[in-house]
Amino acid sequence: MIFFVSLLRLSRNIDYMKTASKIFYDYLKKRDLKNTSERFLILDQIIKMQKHFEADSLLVQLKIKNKKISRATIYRTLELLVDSGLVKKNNFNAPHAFYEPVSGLTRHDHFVCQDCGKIIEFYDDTITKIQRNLQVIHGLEVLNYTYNLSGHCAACRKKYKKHV
Amino acid sequence: MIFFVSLLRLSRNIDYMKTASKIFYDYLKKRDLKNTSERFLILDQIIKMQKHFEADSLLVQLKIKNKKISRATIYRTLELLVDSGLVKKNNFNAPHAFYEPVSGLTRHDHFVCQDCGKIIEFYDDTITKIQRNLQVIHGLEVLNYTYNLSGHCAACRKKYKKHV
DNA sequence: TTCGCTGCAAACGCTTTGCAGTGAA
DNA sequence: TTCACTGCAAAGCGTTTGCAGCGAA
Repeated sequence: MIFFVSLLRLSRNIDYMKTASKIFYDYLKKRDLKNTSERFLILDQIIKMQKHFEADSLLVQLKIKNKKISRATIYRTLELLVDSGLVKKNNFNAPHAFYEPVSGLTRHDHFVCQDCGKIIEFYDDTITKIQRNLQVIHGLEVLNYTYNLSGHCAACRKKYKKHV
Repeated sequence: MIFFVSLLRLSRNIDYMKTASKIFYDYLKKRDLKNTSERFLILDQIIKMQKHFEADSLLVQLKIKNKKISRATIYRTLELLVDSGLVKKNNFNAPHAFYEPVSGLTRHDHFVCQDCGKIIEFYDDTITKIQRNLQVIHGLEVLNYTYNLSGHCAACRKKYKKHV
């Protein structure tokens, strides 16, 4: 069964933000890292970001809100957030990385339209079956995966009928 | 059903090399591009490469064989080969791209061990079901995909039992 | 002869890093 | 007070590009 995630996504709410902060707080504490205002400003902004964002757009958003955080700190904090499991990094075969907040509600994969660049999220639980197989039968422990598709979206297929 | 591709892979042979050259030749001709010796030297070397390689290791291999081809030409030719369908580009969330020759015999996805870096290839045809669903039900035309997993391989799981 | 191709070196763009000053614990 | 963190600017690194000379068709 395939779901389009946009239909399922619940608007991120205060509760989720609290949970994420708590997770990050614990993560930092456990490693004797410091709870700085910069780190939590970045996390808060990420939770407010719509889906996929780049390191640079995070910087821009924070700047708009008069939170001056350096590019270096953005990258250093993103690394921590990825490591803590709160953020997922995704390359999409592009020269720079995309990031997105991770939560149980938004588990999904991506289809990128080669024509218009639109990113369509979907979720198909078949993928978990494959990973269970690898895990159970072949002894691999799957911690992370990326499953990205590309091609032509429905709208662009109509627009450019020449495509096969 | 999951296969480990290493078990299935046939050693690349003269026939395949001929086929690939022919495909590339036709591809170039069709677009009024030129059949240069550099382009075919690169293709030949790629076919001889073991699985995943980087642009730079291609350059090194060619240098060892006294074929002096510039880095720029490597990149320009790789782009053509990817476009022609003979080579697949894959980022694995790494800062630089990996490439691999494409052939009907080696259709597969990748599991990368986070500990030892080993790349394990596997093929599970369940993945095609997802793509068919997207295509048939939702009107997307899937041309390409990457499905990369990471975690701990069986050997490293034994070695580092502390991992969850 | 005509353009597309190659090699060189410089440019690019995202990301990382060294360092000195700052601030959490 | 200590040592990790931040901001700045420079460096890093894979990749791309401008240009002049070269070579396939």
